[in-house]
This record gives sequence, C-alpha cells and structure tokens, in this order.
Amino acid sequence: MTSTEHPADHADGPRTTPQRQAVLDALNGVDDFRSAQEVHELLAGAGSGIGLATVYRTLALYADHGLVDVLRREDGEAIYRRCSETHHHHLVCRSCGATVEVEGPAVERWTSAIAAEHGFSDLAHTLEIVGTCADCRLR
Amino acid sequence: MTSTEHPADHADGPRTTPQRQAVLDALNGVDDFRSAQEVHELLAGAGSGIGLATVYRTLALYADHGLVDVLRREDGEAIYRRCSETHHHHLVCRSCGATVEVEGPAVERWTSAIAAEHGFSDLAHTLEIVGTCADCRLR
DNA sequence: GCATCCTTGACAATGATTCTCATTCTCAGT
DNA sequence: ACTGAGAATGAGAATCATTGTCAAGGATGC
Repeated sequence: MTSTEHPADHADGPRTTPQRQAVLDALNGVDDFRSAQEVHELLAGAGSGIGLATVYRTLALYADHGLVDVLRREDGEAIYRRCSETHHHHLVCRSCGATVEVEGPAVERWTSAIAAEHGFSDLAHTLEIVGTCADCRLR
Repeated sequence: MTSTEHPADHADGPRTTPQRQAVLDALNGVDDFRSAQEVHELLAGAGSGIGLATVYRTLALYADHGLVDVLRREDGEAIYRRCSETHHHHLVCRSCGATVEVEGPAVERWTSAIAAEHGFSDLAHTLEIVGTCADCRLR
C-alpha cells in the first residue's frame, strides 16, 4: 500500500467531466430506463458530440459506484436509470412495457433471513416481476 | 404408426423433430441454466451435428410455448432451463460462485399479491441474491 | 511551464443472436 | 406407399450492442 494514498478521501467518486455530467443530466431528465444507445442519441440530439464509447464507459462507471441502476430489456440490451434513494423492484408488462415500481419490505426481510441462514453476508438482490397488465389482457 | 393416444401431441405444441428433442434432452440432463451456446457445445460434444441456429430457434420456440424458462446473465447472455416443477431461486457467492438453491413461498405469495394489486396477470418473476459466503468472508 | 495521469473520441474487434437460402424432411391426402 | 406443400435444418453471412485500442486533448501537481 503506498503511503500517498488517501483512505476515504475522494469518496464522492470519479472525477467530474462535462461529458460525464451530460450523461448524468440526460438520465436525470427522464424518469424511466434508457439504453446506452438512447442516451447517446439523446445527447447527440442536444448538440453534444459525446462519443458512444464514452457513454458506455460513463454508465458502467456510475453503475459501479451505485449512482445508476442497470436492468436488462427482454432482448438483452442494458438499460440505465438514475438511482433512486429507495430500493424497489419492477413490475413490467411483457406486452406494452409499462413499468410499475413496487417496494417490498417483506422481500427484503426474507432475502436477509435466507442469506443469513446460509452464512452469506454483504447482500444484494434483484427481483423482477413480469406479467401482462390489465390493459393488454383485454386487448 | 402407433395407436397410442397423444392428448397434447400436436394440440398447441410445435412439431417434434430429432433436433428439438435433442435440445430438450440436453436441458433435461442438467438442472441449472445453460446458454444457447453451451447447449450447442453440449450437443456437439455428444456427437450431434445440430446447428447453432437451430439451437437458438428451438430454444426460442420452446420459450414461447412455456416449456423452458429464460433468464439473462449479468453480461446479457440469455440462459435457458427446462421449466421445472419446483420453482426456486439462487443464492450466489460473488467471490467463489457457490450457489445455493432456495425456495421462497413467501416471495411467491408476495409477488402474486403485488401483481394482482396492479392488475397484472400471467406472472413470471426472477429473484437472485448475491452475497459473500461464510468461507469467502473469512478468507 | 512541464511531466504525468485521466479522459475522450474514432474506429476496430468481439461475440451473441438473427437472417437468408438452398436442401432435406414430415405430414396429410390420395 | 407416393407425392406435393410447407416446415425445419444447417452453413454462413449479417446485425448490433458492447468493449478494446490507441493517439490526442485536458486537467493536476510540481
């Protein structure tokens, strides 16, 4: 370990650059999930010449730091969203894509209990419910 | 032609072919998720000259018909599993990869309730817990 | 100012998945 | 059993999201 290292100094994460800020702003401007490609188009449309690779790098970076959430579309494309403070899950319609955010204290408790029972610590979990929403069922 | 009855032979299911049967058998031979590529390798290793495209088509076909479950790996690769009778979830160690299968009737109930509450039907859900197992934590 | 390190952008490379198309096979009707 | 229509297959090309490479630009510390 080098003596010049600062233990918990730059805790606020990576250096802020105009490009990174732009990506974050783009995500803040919408309240649902967007793919990296969409974020790039969004920025390009707004006049930013930011590169696609930079968008990918930035999203991955912030995802690592917990500033954005990552999910997968049904076709496997990764989608990102600014991370909300409250941990919640998604109820997604497989037909129209409508998304409902739900909280599940019961699930949180259950996962903790199960994990503890098996000696696991430092937990994270993902839960997603897919179904057909009322509108699509009637259609 | 045998005179044995086949209640759901061609009723809604796709035509059965040796290749499709082989894919299904391959999935039946393992009890966890496999990617299309892995299924293909599995079959190739067993001497089957089945094409990769056919594996993809077959898996997609059976997924449509609800005979296999589809999930996504963290890197976005699709993984398939024979639709098992007992639905369970996975507790995975992020360090050593150890996996524990857990059942969660509480979770099943909760997801059903939540989904119903929002008018969703025909449900499916995925839940995965990632953590550090006891061994890895001490190491 | 100068050296160093981080970041960026353009483009190539990768890899899973899908598409195309000629060939082969199945099934139903005769 | 024979045959025709349409489905299924295999090989390879095509697609597309994502990641790697590398030279150039910009910030930071001395």
